[in-house]
Amino acid sequence: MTVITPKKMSFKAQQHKFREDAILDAVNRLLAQKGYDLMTMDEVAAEVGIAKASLYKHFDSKDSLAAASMTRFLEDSLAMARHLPKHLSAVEKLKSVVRWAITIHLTGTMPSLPSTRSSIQQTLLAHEPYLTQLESLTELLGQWIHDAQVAGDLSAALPGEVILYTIYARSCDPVVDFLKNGGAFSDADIVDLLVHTCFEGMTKPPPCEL
Amino acid sequence: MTVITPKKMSFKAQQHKFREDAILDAVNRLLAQKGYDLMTMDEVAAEVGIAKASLYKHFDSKDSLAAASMTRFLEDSLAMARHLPKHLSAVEKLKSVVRWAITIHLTGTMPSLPSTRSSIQQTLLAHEPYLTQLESLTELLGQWIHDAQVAGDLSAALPGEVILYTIYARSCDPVVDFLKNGGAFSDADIVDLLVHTCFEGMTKPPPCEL
DNA sequence: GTCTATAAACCGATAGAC
DNA sequence: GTCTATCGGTTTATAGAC
Repeated sequence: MTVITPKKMSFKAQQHKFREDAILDAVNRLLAQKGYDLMTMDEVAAEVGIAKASLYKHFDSKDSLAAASMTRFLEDSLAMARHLPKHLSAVEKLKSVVRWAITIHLTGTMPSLPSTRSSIQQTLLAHEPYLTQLESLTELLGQWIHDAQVAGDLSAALPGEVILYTIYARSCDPVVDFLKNGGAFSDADIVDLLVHTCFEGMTKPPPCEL
Repeated sequence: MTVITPKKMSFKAQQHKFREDAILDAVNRLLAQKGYDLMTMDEVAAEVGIAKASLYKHFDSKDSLAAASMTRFLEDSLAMARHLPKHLSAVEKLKSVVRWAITIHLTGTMPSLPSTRSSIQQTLLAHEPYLTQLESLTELLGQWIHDAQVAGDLSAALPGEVILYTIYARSCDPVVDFLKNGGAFSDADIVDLLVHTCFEGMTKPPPCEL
């Protein structure tokens, strides 16, 4: 009897994954909208269109649900970063990452990373898959930061950590919400303005007319 | 009979104000540490050293307590801004404001302004004293931003709102916490690094060795 | 005004039928 | 696996004695 490893997942497994992705999509929207502490499991269930108890068949707790959402977002970020055109310079790749993150933020589907002051932070730092993805992304960005400094496109006098943390923070910058709510700028303008002030500051004028 | 308007508050009133200030100090510390949603009224009472019911004799609700804390912080900010040395240029004044805010942040006594994703935001925007202070501060900073643009110290091509929002956001930047927790930098270094990246970006090197 | 004790509401998580 | 119904814990806010 030959055992054939199926190329595709079984129908059951596919359905299971599809359901979980739908849940995580809903969680992303709610996290982007209200943040972790204000998001309730009842809301998640309602948004997905299933009962709350069904939610707990897929995820152990609210913490693990949020951790899964964050982990998937990091996976997406890493995949995006790794598929950037090879001909880009290091600093252009870094700008592309920030640009991509702000774009996601503007669509209202970026799980707001609670940097501090949220009860989920401890859980996140104890969640193995999350840490693995975060370390991979940090390593990749760290390499680009180093390259950009060597190339003279980023200040070599600035500690790498400062640049890395700044890039992470700007990727979920509340200024995005301020400008979006103000209504005076298009999404494309907001992205350009924020990427510019992040890397070039506010003393240097933007390249084109904004 | 002559009615003499007392120069100083009555002892009762003084004591009342002293108590309220002690409460707001505790709220500031707790807001800085855990944020609004995770701060409980029990903790506030315990931190001050009074019973929870006594808290409600001074403030109507958790919302109004947080609003009072935020309003007092804005008052302090405005007072600081108005007492800056007159000989400073507009951009130097703006940098001083950010520098001051980050310094407060580092002492752990800055009530984290919940830009979005917090249940208090609506209450805050309906709280008259808060709005009044915010408008005064915005007007003052707006004038300085304009002056700095005319003087060529800030890019005139950058919309004033973008600069204003960026200054507000950098004043409670999570990067402060990242660097503080990293432990590799002194508080003074952190302030210098963040003020620099805020205004000059990451391409230009800092003036001195950091 | 300050306290203890408690009401009222909300939310995370689970039991048990289907 | 999905549902309805509910438990148990936490939190805001208040009642009532002193």
